[in-house]
Amino acid sequence: MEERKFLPVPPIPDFVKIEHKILKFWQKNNFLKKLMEKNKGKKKFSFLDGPITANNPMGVHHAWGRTYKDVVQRYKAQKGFDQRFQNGFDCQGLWVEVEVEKELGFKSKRDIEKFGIDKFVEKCKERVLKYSKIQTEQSIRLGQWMDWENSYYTMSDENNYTIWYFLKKCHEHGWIYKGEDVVPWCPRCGTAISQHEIVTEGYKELTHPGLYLQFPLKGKERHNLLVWTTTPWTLTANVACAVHPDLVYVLIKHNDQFYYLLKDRLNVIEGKYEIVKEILGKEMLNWEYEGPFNFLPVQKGVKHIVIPWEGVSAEEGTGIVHIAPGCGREDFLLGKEFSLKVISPIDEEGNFLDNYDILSKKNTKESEEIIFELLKKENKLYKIEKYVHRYPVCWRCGVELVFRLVPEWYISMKELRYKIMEVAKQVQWIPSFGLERELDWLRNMEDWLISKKRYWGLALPIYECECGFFDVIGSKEELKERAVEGYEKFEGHSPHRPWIDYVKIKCLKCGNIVNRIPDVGNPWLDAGIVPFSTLNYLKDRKYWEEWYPFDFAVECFPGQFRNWFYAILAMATVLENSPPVKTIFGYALVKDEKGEDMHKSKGNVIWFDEAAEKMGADIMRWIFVSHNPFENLFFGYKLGQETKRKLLTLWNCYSFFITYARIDNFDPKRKECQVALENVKNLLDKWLLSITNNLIKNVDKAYNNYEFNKVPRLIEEYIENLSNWYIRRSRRRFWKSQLDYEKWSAYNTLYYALTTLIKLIAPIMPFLSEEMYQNLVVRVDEEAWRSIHLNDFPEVQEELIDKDIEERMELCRKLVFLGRAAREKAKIKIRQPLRKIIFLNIPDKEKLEDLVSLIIDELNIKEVIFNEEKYIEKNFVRVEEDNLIAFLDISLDEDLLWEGFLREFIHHIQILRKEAGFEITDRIILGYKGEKKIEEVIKKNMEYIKNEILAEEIKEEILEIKDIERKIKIKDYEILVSLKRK
RNA sequence: GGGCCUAUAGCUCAGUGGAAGAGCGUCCCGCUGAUAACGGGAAGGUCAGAGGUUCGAUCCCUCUUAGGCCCA
Repeated sequence: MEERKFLPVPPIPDFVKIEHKILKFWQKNNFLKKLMEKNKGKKKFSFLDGPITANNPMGVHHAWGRTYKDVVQRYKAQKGFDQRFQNGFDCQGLWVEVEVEKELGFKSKRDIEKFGIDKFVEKCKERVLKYSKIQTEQSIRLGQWMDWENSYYTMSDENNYTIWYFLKKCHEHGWIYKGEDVVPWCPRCGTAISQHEIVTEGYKELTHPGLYLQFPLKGKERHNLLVWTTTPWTLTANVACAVHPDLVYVLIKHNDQFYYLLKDRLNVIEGKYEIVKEILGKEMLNWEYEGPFNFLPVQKGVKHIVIPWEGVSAEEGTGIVHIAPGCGREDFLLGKEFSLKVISPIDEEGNFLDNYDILSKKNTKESEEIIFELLKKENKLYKIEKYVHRYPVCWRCGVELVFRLVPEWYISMKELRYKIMEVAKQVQWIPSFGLERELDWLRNMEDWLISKKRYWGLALPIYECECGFFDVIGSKEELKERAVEGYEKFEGHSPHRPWIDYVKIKCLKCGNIVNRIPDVGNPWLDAGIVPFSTLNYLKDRKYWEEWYPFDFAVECFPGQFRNWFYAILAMATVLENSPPVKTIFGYALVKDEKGEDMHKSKGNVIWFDEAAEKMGADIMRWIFVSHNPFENLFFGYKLGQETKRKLLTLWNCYSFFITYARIDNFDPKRKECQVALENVKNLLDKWLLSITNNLIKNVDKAYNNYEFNKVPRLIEEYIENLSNWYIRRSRRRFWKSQLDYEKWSAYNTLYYALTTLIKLIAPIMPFLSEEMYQNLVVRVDEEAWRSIHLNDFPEVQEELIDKDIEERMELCRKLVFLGRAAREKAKIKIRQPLRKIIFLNIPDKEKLEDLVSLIIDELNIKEVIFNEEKYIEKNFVRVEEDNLIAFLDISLDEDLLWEGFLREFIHHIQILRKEAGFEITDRIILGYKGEKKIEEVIKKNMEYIKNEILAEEIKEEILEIKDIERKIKIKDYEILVSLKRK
């Protein structure tokens, strides 16, 4: 009889400590492997992990996404699905290079080349390995279960060669081309920045000089164009000025000169002026003017003219726009249209080329002052203002971008765009507006710029011959076959620079020896190919077919439409013309508690490690899952506190159960303790069984529909019911001494409820649920799975669902609510018993008959009467809600008052027991001294009191030997009491 | 300028074509064998504004305003 199987439970759990204990436990037992074995060969659930950039420790926003990833896979495992549990790391690209450059203190590409590309690339690899390891550790700390040894890395040979295969396919369709375009260029990184990279992080509010220039018109004495620009350095490449053909311009006389500008922009003129005439833009076309910096060799022979452009804005500047086809996207297009000369003044570091007089070698920023001086000298500067606007910057290093004419490699979107759109439509987007956004992006996107003039990345397998012919190599084998020199120097290395560059092939057209182009690939190629590369698409097509398309992917929404989502859709469209994943789930951004961006400089960043140790991973996960994924999450410790308190209620229920189960030696495996759930008679038990099974049903549905944030709500509501109604109203059954059917019924029911509940919670809170499972289940059942996470999802037992009892209980609770309101109104506390309460307008009062005892106990009332007005007298308090009316009899007589006194007395003794530190089961001796009347009452109720306070003896004197003594005051009576533990 | 989203209590957010909800905060009260907890009650909302559809709109439609994200 002395075997108490459940371990005692601390009243307040230390979540973080529990988590560390559980982490060790998991680590020792390698449960994921067992889970994978258990479900092997069953129906498959194919999860696609979007690779995390292995470049820094992960932040709380990563933890949000990883929580979803873990929840889905854990839930699907409970449902018996065979899964791969593969995690992925994004490894290649400029972001890693930038960090390594920082580590090494490099300032430019020249530093890298001096250092050695091979050593630099090795450093990049090292960094990726270092941070992928750190991120793995962090993810484990978050509670994520993944097959970590099997993580994929986008720098792997497999990944790179599968991209080659993809590019070859594109080439076969004729979609790959080399384009000359003016592209956004980072002078620090020395590379073009693709459209994908500029759009979000790529703009900053910056102040630039707003230059107003006066360009003299040829053949018209003292007549000038008033021209506006914010990029002084591009004036060296000016070849034209654009006007809007349909807008009204004016000629004004001002400062002894004449100026043309847009009528709507006259406010830029400083001082007095008079309007000479109005003129349409189109009347100004082909006028010739004297451009700036005529003395530069590149400007020799340039005929500067006025051209039309509908893009000219009437909102800013002068309505006459400076055009430099070598320095701007729009300018370049106009230059093509009007056959203008293209002048490219700067090199890849943003410095002026050699033949630019005193500007040579100066960078665009430091040249500004010189340019102002030169303009003044030429008398072409009208005025300079400060101009604030959003200007593109390098999304990785923050340097202002310039626009440069460069040859880059592209994948044409002309045909592909529409194919991708068709594929995107076949994906289920959650939320559904995701499709609209993706389509919007696809409609508007330009050709995919895939080249980057950098070092660490996919080696683009493009071989361009001087004769103009180019080839795309589709595999390592093909390269080996085509190689005419250098292959032996490459062999044994990963297909990265510099080793890959040793290999040379022969031009199929002219027979010349051809080098690989030196560019590396856009990193979204790396991440986009994973639906193929990670499933061994090239080497084991059957395996790929088994797992493709993926069922589910989840990533952060903003940004991924043009990045990862776009890339996987584009690549799957080219390779298979099919959606790579059936469902794409997106979530929003993490902000701080006030809704502001987390920034290192602001000091409001919450690091993952710190959050995990301070509030606990389970709490974080509960916060993440509870939140509406489509709206930004304001994350902070206050939220953590709130969440913790909610979950404490669950712990209290658990702790309550354990406390009494230990006292009564309840063992769910022992025959005499068992009560078949379908035979349970007690109405509270039946009710709990019913709502528990409804919970299983609803939670299952929510998980299955990927409506994750519904789950915590359902569970919190359930815990509220469990704690605040079931346990509160069942307490006496657990307290009483007899071990009868009623008691075992309660134990079995509560045990079922708790063991079910923790399984439903397990995907979200893997630690806490495991902790409870170990005690509740593993302690008593040798045959049970050793970890909660190996269990199946609970089955709904339809026969335990009883809508009728749920409805009746709800009515019952409503009446209790009314009763309490009436007591509140009369200011009579619950401990004071009252004679009766009358409820009116009760439909089907028969249905409440067996629930009356609950109302009596909860309200501490002697009698409950339904629908009989005749008993109502004065001294009744009336309360009404929802057409239900309660009349509470508040008249008190001697008997009631003394009964109330007794309860008060017992209550005080209980507090003393607690204060003295007695165990719940300790027997005591009570001694007391009070007035005659008190003595009488106590003597009369001796047995009742003894039973309530577990006293073996009650003496009318103060004990000589005692554990605690106190003077207590009840109403007007003072009583001296002393307690002694037996 | 265009696309998408959001607007409900002081704060954070649920919710529904049929008499407005939760948590936190505030103020009262209670409980005390789950107790460094817990329970009950109250105050607090023209459900952003204006139109429309409907017997009935916070919900559906249109417009406006404000905010967020994306694109130009």
